Amino acid sequence: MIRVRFAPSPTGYLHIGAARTALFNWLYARKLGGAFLLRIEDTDLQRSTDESTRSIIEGLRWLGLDYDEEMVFQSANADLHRAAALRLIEAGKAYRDFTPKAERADANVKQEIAERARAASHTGTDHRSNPFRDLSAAESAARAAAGEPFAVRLKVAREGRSSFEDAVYGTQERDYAEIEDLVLLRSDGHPLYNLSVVCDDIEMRITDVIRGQDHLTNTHKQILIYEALGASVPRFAHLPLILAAGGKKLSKRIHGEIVSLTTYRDAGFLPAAFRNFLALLGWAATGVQTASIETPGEAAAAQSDERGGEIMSLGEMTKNFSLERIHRNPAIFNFDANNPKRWTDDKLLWMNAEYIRTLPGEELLPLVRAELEASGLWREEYAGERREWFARTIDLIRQRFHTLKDFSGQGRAYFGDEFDFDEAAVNKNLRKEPRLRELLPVLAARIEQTEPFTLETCEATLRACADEAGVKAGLFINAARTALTGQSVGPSMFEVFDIIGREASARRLREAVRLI
RNA sequence: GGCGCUAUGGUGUAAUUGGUUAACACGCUGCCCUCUCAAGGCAGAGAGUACGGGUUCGAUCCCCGUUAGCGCUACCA
Repeated sequence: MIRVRFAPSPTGYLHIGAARTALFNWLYARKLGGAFLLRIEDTDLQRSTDESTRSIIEGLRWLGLDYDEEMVFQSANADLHRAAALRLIEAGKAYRDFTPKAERADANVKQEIAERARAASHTGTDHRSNPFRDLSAAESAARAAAGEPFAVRLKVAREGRSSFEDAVYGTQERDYAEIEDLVLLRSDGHPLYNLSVVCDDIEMRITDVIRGQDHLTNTHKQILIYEALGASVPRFAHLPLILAAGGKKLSKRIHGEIVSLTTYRDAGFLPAAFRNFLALLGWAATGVQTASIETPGEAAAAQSDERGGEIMSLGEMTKNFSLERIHRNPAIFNFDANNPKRWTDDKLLWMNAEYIRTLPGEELLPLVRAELEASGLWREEYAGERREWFARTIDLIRQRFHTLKDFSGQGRAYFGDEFDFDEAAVNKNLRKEPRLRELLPVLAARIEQTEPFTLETCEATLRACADEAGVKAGLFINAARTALTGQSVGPSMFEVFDIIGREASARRLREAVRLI
């Protein structure tokens, strides 16, 4: 049975790259009937926070990715990791390194690494020149017993090469000479990342490791640990990274909140839309989908899949998912920090609007309700006697909305009398024609007397009224749109009269006069 | 510095594994529809597949090199 895991470190909000890793793990597990587990990698005590852990769990829930079994905290297994390292010393597969710990500043590690490597190539020292590597077991144990501090390093073979088959990147090879005797345990006894990951994956009986490409080269080291521990090595699949425009790394520090999943939740994105967009990054979902159609049922299902091409429900994604269709080049998440219309990826914005437009009412309504509740616009009657009206209103206005926020922003006037007037709209549709000061009350009176009050009768009334006043119907229509909704754009105006209702429509037409 | 990974319009991805007028989606432009804005429909611009060499009758696809970007190279994760 397939067992996969999502293993984020709780050092900030859930990164969208991590969210995609979670999604792909989940899809893989669900497709193959396996288990999807969650492990919080909180071994870096200084940087890990409970708040971050909560945000990860919330993020997964928001995305609809449920995990199986109990969530595991890596820090709880530290004793196990230590024991494993000690066992490796006993077996002669690791050794105590009594070299005093070198302090290094976090800021310029990369530079230091390069400098050290350059120096080493001059002096001819290599990864195996540690003097403690071949210390006798007795002396090593004696010095440890005497209380001398030591780190534990894995003893990597001098010759040969490591190789594994990555499900995405293919055959990966690396000379042992390239791999240092990596530290398993710090001199303070704290287990390090590579050891912890391997021990936990063994413990959790993980069969397939699906994670970001940034771990690709370190995989060789981890395989060495599996082998030293006598455990079977899982299958690996590395996912291409998600980069910012210009091919730069997408980082919280440089790009800010744009990389955080919560940003999208708070900005009114639908989980289904966001998830769908994420799935398309690095995955050629559309290439093969109708590959093997055997039964009429499958054919019908395949056809329904094609209705939107790239638009896929979780179920459709699961069905179409395969590691083979994941490709190797990094995907760019496109956005322009200086352009408010393009604050995030165009296609993501489009996809969210597409979902808002097409989602079945019963799925959308609860989301809209939550948004209205959060902004104080919700009324219980929308779920009771005005239920029909509410559904009709949402259907009408959702056609041109992009996010859930629009229901409480642009859509505000549909749910109450407290709404803002867009200056440009007032100028264009009201102030430009001073005659409206007299005409609007006339229209208001006629609208008020319209019987019955329907879309058709409102249209007839307005057009008749415009004829009598000798103005174009468009003048009234546009003026009414701004008077009733505060905006210059929106749904067909007669629908709006019908939705807003006789009394409020007339009132808003009269009140608009003071804006002229 | 060393090692590794990647390279198809602005972006996400196709191209029956060597034979296509290089396709689709987003974005962009124009037109139609129309009370506005969307949506929708139609039409269009935009890549000869990073660059340079091979192999081949024929390379987006295979090989080599160059360049660029990214990753790893920590007693970080």
